[in-house]
Amino acid sequence: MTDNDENHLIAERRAKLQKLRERGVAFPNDFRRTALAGRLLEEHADASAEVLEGARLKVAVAGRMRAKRIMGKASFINLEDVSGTIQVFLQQATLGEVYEDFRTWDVGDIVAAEGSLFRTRTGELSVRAAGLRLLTKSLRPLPDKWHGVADTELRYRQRYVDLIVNEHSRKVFATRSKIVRQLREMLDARDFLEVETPMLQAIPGGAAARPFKTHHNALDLDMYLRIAPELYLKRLTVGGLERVYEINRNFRNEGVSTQHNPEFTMLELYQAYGDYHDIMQIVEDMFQGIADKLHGSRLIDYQGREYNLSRPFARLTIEQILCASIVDLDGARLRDVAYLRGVCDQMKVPFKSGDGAGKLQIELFERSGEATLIQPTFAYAYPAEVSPLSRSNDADPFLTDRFELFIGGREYANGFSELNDAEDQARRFRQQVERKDAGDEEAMYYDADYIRALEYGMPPAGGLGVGIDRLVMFFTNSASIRDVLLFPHLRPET
RNA sequence: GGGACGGUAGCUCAGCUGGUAGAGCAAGGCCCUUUUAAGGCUUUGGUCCUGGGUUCGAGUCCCAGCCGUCCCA
Repeated sequence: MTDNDENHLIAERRAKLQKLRERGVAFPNDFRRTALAGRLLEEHADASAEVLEGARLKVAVAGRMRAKRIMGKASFINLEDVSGTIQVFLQQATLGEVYEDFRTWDVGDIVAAEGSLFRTRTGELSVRAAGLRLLTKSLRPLPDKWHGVADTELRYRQRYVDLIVNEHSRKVFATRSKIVRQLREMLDARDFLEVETPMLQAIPGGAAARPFKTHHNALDLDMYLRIAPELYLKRLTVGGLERVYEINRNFRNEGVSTQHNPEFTMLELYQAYGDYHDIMQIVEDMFQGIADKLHGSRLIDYQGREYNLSRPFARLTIEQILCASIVDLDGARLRDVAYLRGVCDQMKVPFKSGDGAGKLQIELFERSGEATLIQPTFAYAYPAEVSPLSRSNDADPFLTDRFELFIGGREYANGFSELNDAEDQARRFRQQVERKDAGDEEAMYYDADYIRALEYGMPPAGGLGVGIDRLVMFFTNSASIRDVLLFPHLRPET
């Protein structure tokens, strides 16, 4: 990407830059603007041409030159800054030599203009330039002014170009920021403490996933990028931080798809003296709060389908969903391993020999149940076998007090009443280790320090994880996770 | 991992059953003092993703690979 993609367009611009260098400071940084384009358009939306002419409002604006229309001794340019785009009117009569220089400037250059506001014949608010400066010479031509960047690969690899050219893209990332801010404001208002826990972990815990492995040289210690912050956040509840949350990156060494990026952003929170019912309400509040803030409505369109985020969301148990989504399923034999294996075979759902009834249920649920959960639905009562960190249900120890939120067949949140029984947790870890020894790479490690923490006593609590990227996809109507990640993972350029 | 589709000028895209590589925008030159996808005239610009193969001849057909998009597991 250095010299081999040079072309005559770039060569011409380099020659222009060389001339600028010869004449002095080519990249000046002494211009200060007094106004933003978008603000000016807002503030003077109602000002008539006569009022503006009388007021003689002096402004200094700067931005990227996005359009250039030369008509002999007068020209118009569009300057775009972070807030919007304003037109600037240039005349040879007032600018003199600068006007002749300007003729050689290119679309894409960073330009500053000083002058007074006025309205053109067609009524567009513009700056009549009394002064004009080139602040940064752009050496590479921008993509087609009309079509923008259509090549998805270029949009992802050169996000800076995508952001220059595609307003929609800028808007998506602004919305992402708003969503995260909304979540923080909501949690801060409820006395949650935002914390940061290790990303480099000696024992990767808190989720069933393959980790990225790395090495600490000074300690000569293999370490892992975290797959979840869960066990550290729960240690904090042991320490008396009764409401904590973290919004940060997790890393999972798995496939890449429209739904998955190897590093992704997760919100996790833990609330002492609460259970999974309380957490479900928090989730409803989050989705409603974001919908209200962004759209002023709880009816959200995502990829051509309308979703109603009004509370309460539906609540169905895993077993209920299985019975509703698989025809002729015998609801009385849902914990019968032999029977479930038969169903799996019938539906061509693969399973492992060590899988118990709980795991088989979830395999079937993922195949048949998830896709049926269109409007927001909490699927709850997950089998303990697949929920090694969740509290067992008091009445039915086959189950845990755990839920996941589904919208449009897609998982958005995972929450549960936390397992704070150290001896039960130790037993669950040992079961995980057995699975790992049997070849399950996603099974968890035994984390002795975490057990020790629980042995000091962790208050009863509820916890939650929400995938921020998917949340942003939903609220920005984005089809691919790459559309909501500034720099999505791609193979290196060759 | 399997399948479908795509990769041609800086960008957006055409290019038919194999026969000299095209347009618009951008860029260079000329004209133009209220345009806004400004306009008019004109010129330049190509590793047709890469490597093999078939053929008198390959952007086009075949094989392998690279990169990407989507779908499935």
